[in-house]
Amino acid sequence: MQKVTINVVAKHAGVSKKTVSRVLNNEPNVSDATKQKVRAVFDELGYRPSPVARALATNQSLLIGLVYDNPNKSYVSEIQEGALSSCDDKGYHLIIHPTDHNGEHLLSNIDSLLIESRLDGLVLTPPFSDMPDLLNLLDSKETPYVRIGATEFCNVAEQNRVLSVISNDQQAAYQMTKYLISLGHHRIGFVKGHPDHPVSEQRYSGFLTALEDAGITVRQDYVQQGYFNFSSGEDCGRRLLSLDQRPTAIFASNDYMAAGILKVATQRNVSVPHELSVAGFDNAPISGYIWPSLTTVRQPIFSMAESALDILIDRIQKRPAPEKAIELPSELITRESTAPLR
Amino acid sequence: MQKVTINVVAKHAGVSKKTVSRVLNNEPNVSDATKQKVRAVFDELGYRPSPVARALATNQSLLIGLVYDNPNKSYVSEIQEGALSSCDDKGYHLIIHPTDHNGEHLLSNIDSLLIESRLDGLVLTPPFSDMPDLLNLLDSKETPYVRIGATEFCNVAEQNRVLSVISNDQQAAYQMTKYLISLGHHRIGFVKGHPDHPVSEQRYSGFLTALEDAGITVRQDYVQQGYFNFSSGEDCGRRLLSLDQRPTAIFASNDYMAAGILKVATQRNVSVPHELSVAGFDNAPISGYIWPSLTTVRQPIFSMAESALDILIDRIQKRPAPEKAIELPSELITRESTAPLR
DNA sequence: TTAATGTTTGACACCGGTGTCAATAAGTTG
DNA sequence: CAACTTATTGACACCGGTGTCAAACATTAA
Repeated sequence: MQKVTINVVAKHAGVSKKTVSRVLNNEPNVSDATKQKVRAVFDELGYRPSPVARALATNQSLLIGLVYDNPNKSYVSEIQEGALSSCDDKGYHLIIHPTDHNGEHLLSNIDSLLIESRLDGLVLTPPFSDMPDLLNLLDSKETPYVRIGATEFCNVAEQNRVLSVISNDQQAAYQMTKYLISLGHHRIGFVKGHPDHPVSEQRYSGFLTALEDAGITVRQDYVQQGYFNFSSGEDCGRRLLSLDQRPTAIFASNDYMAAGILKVATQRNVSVPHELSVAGFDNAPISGYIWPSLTTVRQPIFSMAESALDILIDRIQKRPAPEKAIELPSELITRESTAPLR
Repeated sequence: MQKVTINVVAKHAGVSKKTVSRVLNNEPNVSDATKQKVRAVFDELGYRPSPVARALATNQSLLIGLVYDNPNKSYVSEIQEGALSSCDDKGYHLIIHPTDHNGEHLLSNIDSLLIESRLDGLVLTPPFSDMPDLLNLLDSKETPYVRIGATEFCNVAEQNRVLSVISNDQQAAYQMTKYLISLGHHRIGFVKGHPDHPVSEQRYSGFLTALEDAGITVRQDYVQQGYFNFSSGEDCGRRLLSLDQRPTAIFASNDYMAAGILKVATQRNVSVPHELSVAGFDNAPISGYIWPSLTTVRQPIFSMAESALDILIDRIQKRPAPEKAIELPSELITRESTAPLR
């Protein structure tokens, strides 16, 4: 049984291979009769065109690379799934590239990646979305790309730089803080995220603004520096709960740190949420698996990835792209760890 | 600046493109002088061969597909990373394919996947590793594949069927149970995993065998049916802790269920590990983020994926493959949730 | 010195599609 | 019915590499 190529189909249908190609791609100017005939042969022979040959001829691989460097498995996983959702719809395939963002040869690595994987485009996630050198490289090679969760818009003079999908962490943190205030809390502690990560500043800023708007002055000893991991949450929790006048609510910049605080509270017999409300950020899986379950913010990660790919594919196919960053709303998820102040 | 193809390099170096190709692939019978000359032009022009053209000419895409259907993000993530680790080393790229294993058109989907993604081979994870129809399909198309965590070896008559990498869950469960017994526990409860999942039976069997070997008779009311998720763990925990004579230790078939049990114990003021030891399985991230932290079993997921890819790539390149399944050992991780019986 | 063998090289077809352009068939208009 | 469009089709080059095979050259054996 020989392989079914376009030549075989052509011979079988008694037409030229170009005509077969036309039918394949739904090009105009093929008579209905011919179309029928060729399609019948497709079915009969079970013909599938070779994507590789197509890629060579059209210079389009239908392959998109996803670059990330994030220890948060569930974040990565949601990004992947969102990305795939769009890819599947549009016939693209996703090649994943976890990459050390501090790597020495980062730029040349990404460079060879583009070539070796013959990618049509690249999806950048934080922190790659905000690396000017990388963006410059991609621009110079005219590689289509899209940025997820970018915080800076770089040189907006260049149109493609704008292509990005974000969620508004500042706003979400603002909402969460307002929510805690609406529960009657005034003495609210805050645990900042890793200083290297741009979202840390955004979340903190949302917190500050909400306090300001409510006319509450920020106590510096209520603000602790965390590092996005469980143990830094424990540390900050210990410090906050050791204060003479301890906060009645603590807002941690992510769920792992919030979980650490919960642990410390449990150890010290501080009852959550009766004596202390705790809120997190990210809606990490853990937030549902600890008790009390965690009030948190769900970011639209899946949708962000999905939109990002829509934009990227539009760009690859030279269709018009949005003028500015697309912003998708986060969602406040209230669970058991927060309660009105008694 | 025109694109640097093999023809350009050939012209520049004053040799035929075939000779360039020879240098590129380190083929023998090229004079040193020529080699130097051509290599110099590579550098000068920054030439990178087109993987697409190569794929067309050699019928090798260097693309490998990873098929999975697993809600456990960290499992998937480890599999991906292990797989990538081998792929990177050998110049392959990984295309991920989360796929509904109950999907109606599963077989035809995988079929088109093979063609559309022009894959050289396929990595199957549970439950795909054990689907005879799928294996038959792949065999019939002579697609190289490797199975991770397969429990059945199907028709060993066919050589490739054997290609699989496993961890011995039965044995690991046996060890864990023996460990609990060594702590002095006799009244040990067990929470089974999802009945559809082959490993459930294996873990249960390991538990049973260990009890048997220790001369302990199994009490049926100590064995509860769970479904691998948190809430089923809570349910089983409630049942076990409501028994007149409750167990002094509970071994849950995975960490999520163990976490559910921990939650119920906390709610009922049953102190873990003083009054109750709890053990899980999988070393899920959550096992370190709850308190007391969970004694569990770490499976060599990363290494399994890594070996699987080594095997697969060997097979793709027609190198000799191992005769039988490769078995990698699991590791007992003791943390705070288990203690000697007082 | 000649024949036999081994090394180095390039011409050319080929992988399986798509793009260009010209040839032919069909349809319209005056 | 001639002249002009428009629709349909195929020949052929091309994408950028690799495989085959024979020619040219160098080396060794007889």
